[in-house]
Amino acid sequence: MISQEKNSGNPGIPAVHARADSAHPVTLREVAELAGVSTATVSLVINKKKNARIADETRQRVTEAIAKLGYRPNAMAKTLVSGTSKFIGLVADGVATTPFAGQIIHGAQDEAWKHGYALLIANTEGNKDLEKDAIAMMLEYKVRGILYSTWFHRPTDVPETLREADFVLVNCFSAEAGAARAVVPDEAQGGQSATEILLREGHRRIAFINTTTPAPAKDGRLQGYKSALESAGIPFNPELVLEAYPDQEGGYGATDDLLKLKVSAVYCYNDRMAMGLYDGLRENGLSIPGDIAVVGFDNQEVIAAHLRPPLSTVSLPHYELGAAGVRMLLGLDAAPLDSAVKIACPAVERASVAVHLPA
Amino acid sequence: MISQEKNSGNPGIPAVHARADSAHPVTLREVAELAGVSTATVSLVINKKKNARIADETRQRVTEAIAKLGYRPNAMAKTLVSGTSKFIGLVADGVATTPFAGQIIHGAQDEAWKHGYALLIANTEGNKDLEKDAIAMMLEYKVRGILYSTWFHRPTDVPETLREADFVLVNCFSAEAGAARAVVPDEAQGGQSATEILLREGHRRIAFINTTTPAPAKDGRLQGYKSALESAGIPFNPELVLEAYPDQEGGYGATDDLLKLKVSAVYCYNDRMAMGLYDGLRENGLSIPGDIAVVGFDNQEVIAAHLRPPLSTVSLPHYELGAAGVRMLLGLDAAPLDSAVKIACPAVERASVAVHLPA
DNA sequence: GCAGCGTGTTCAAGCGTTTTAGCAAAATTC
DNA sequence: GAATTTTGCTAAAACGCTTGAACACGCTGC
Repeated sequence: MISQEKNSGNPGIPAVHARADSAHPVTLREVAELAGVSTATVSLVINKKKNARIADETRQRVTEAIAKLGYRPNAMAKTLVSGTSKFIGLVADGVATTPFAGQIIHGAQDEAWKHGYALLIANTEGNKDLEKDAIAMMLEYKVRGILYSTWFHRPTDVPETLREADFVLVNCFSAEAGAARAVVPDEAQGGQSATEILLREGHRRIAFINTTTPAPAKDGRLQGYKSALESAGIPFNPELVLEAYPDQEGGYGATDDLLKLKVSAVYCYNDRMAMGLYDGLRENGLSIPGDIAVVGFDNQEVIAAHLRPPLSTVSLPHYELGAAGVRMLLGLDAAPLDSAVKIACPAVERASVAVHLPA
Repeated sequence: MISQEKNSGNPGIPAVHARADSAHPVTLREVAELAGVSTATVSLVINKKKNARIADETRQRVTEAIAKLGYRPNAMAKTLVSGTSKFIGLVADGVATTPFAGQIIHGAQDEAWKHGYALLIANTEGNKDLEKDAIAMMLEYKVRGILYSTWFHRPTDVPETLREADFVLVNCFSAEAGAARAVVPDEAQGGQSATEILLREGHRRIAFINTTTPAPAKDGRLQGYKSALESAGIPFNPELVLEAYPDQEGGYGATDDLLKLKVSAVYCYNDRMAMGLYDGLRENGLSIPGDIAVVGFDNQEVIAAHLRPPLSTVSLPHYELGAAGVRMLLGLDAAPLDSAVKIACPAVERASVAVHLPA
C-alpha cells in the first residue's frame, strides 16, 4: 500500500501513454518500477554508456517502459548533477529592429544545436538594465557561455557581469584590446568585393557614396574600395567619394552630386542608399545598369533582391557570425584575444551591374 | 580541517570577489558557512519570505557574505525543487527569413520577462525533424509552456508532441476547431482600415490588388475591403479586384491592368506589391499620391517607411502577437479553445495617400 | 574446492536548492 | 516564577538524476 497515491494511475497497469494532464510528469523511478529494475539501470540504458553491461532482455524491458509511460528526462536534474548546462546565452540589442539580428540568432542556434546546446536569448533593445538582468538570468541558468551581439558592427563596452561567464562578442568588439574574443564582418574585404564586381565589368571610373556616420563599416568599406582600385592599377581619386546619410533619402539626395562626377558605376555604402539612388537615377531618365551600374552593401534581401533591376551587393554574414561565435565559445574555432576574427562578406551578383542585362 | 580543499580560497578570509575563474561556482553552502548560519537561513534571506523571521543582524551578515562571494543562485537547482521552470519555449519556423519572426520574439520576450520568464527559442525553418527535437528539448527543460509560431498567418497542424505541453499557436491556428488556443492578426479589420484610409481622403473608386496565393490573409483582407466600402455606401465592384503574385514583380506587373480601371486609389495586398507598383506608376508618368493614392499592408518598415513617398499601410501586429501569446499561455488573457483570438492591425498613415502632400 | 574473473545489476552519495516541522531561547503574560 | 507565546534559527527530506563502488552470480582454471 505504499505509494498508492503516488500518481493517478495504478502502478501495475499504467495508461497506454501518460500525458501532461496527469499532474506529475513521469520520472525515472516510475520507469524503473514498471520495468522492475533500479533507477541506475534505467539511467544506464538511456545514456547508452559504452562500458555499462546491460542484458539485452533488461534493456528491452526498460525501453518498453519508457515508451509506455512516455517518459521525458528532466534536463534540469541532469544539469544539476553534471554541473554544466547545455545552454548558450545570446544577448542581442535589436532583434526587432532589423532582420539582421534574426540571422545572427539563426546561425547561432543552428550551430549550437549541432553541438547539443540550446539557445537562451534575451533581447535588450539597448536597455542597459534589461541587459544586466538578462546576463544575470543566464548566469543563474549556468549557461555554457554567452554571445553578446549588436545589430550593427561597432565597438562596445563589455558589461562587467559578462565577465563572470565565458563569452564572445558577435558583430562588435571591445575598444580595449586583448580584452575579449570577438567575431566581426570583414568590411574591407567586402568593400573590395563590391568594387571588384564593377571593375570586372570594365568600369574604371567608379564613385563610392560612403556614409556620414562614423563606424568601422565606414572606414572598412572605403578601405576596400581603395584596395580594389589599387589592385586594378587605378589611382584613388578622393573626388569620387561622396558622403550621405545611409538610408533611402540619403541615396536619393546624392543623385545630383553623383551625376556631376560622370562615372559609369557607383558603389553605395548600403542597399538602402542604393534603393534611394535608383529613384534618383530613374527620375533623371537613366537606366540601370545601362547608363550606370550600381552595387550596394548588406544584402538586405527584402530590398536588394527585389529592386528592379535586382541589386548586386555584398552580404553581411550575420548567419556566419552567429555560427562562428558559437564555435569560438565552444573552443572549436581559434579565438584570439587580441583581435577580432573577421568573417568574409561574400559578393552577391544581380542584374544591376551586368551591362548585357537591361531592366 | 574539514573541507580545506573545498575551494581555492581559505575559508576564513575569502577573496574580495570570487569569480568564474575559480573552478567551482559559489554555492549556498559556502555563503552559509561564511555567514555562520545554515543554508536554510540563507535561502530564506534570499527569497525574502514574508513569514520567515530573521534577525536584522543575521540578514545583514548573510547579505554581506553573498556580496563578498559574488554568489549566484543556481536556477537549475531551484527549478528541480519547485518542479516548474521559468522558461517559455518559442518555436518559430522562420526567424531568419523575415523580420516578422523577430518581432514575435521581441514581443514574447518582453512579456515573458515581465512575468519572470525567460525565452527558450528554437528556429526550425520549417524542418519537421528539427521541430520535433526542439519541442522535445523544451519539454525536457520543463518549460512552463510553448509558443508555436509561423512567419505568416496560416492554418497549421499541431505537432503531436506539442500536446504534451501547455501551448498557444501564434500567427497560426489549428485546422480542427476546438483543438488549440491561438492568436492571429485580424486581417479583415486590417483590410477595412486600409480601405478606410483611402475613403477618408474622398476616394470612391478604389481598386484592390489581392494576392493569387490562397491564405487567410487573402480572404480576410478582401473581406475588410468589402466591409469598408459597404459602410461607406459604395457598392462592391468585383471588377476593381485584381490579383497578382504578392511581391514587387507582381505589383509592377499589375500596373497596366490597374490603369485600365481608371481608379483614383489602390489598396495592395502587401507592401512589396505596392513597392513594385510604385515603379510601374512612375514609369507611366503618374505621381503618388497626386495621380493615384496607394496603400499597402504589413508595414514592412524597411520598405514602407522608406519608399518615396512613404507608404501608408496597416501593421501586422507581430510584437503584440508574441506578447498576447505569452499572456494567454500564462492564463492572464482569456484564451478560448474554439476560435483564435484576433489582434488588431493598426493603420499607419504616411504620404502615399494625403492629396495635399506631394512627393 | 577455491581463487579469480566476467557479467549484470544495485547501493548510495551527491548535485544546489526549498521548505516544513521543530527546537531553544527570549519575551510576554498572569 | 511558571506557563505561554514569540522569535530566530536549523535539521532534514525532497526534487530527479548520474556514477563509482560494491555485490551476487555463475564460470573457468588449477
